[in-house]
Amino acid sequence: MNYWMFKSEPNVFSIDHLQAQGSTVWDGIRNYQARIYLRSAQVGDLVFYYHSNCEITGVAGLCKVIESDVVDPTQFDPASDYFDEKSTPESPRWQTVKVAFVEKFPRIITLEELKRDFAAEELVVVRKGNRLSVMPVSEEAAEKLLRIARAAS
DNA sequence: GCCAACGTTGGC
DNA sequence: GCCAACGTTGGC
Repeated sequence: MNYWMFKSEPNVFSIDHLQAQGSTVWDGIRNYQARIYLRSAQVGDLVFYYHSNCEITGVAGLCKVIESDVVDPTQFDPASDYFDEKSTPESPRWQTVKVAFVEKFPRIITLEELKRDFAAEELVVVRKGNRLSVMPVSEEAAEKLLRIARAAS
């Protein structure tokens, strides 16, 4: 099993939205590095849900991959911001995953804490200038994150 | 293939 | 709103 961290702007789609909705297709990712990661994600992988671009940035909870190699439907929709004219249903360019809500942490594990508790090599999200919205998380870092979340009540 | 210009992300 | 950092585009 692998671990990941997905970024989302909570004013667009937060952990509460995911909880209410149960699951969602993680659409709209148009970055090649992120695509490599999304293509390699497998059913059962755990995903840390990171709130970005908001008042309290940090890890808000957990979700899990329930379907892999999902064709991102927004690439075929001319009305979507994520429309890709070079993509065809026969040969889609963008794959993603479907995730389901697992839990919301008692409180956000803030970016400030992450920077304090993790070295840049341990966790991609604390690296300076990092802009990836889909990142791998090592098993060690995942366990450490979960310990911090469990202690945060 | 280089690289300047431009656009976007995202913390603050 | 500012701006650093980075990805993408396009001229050459």
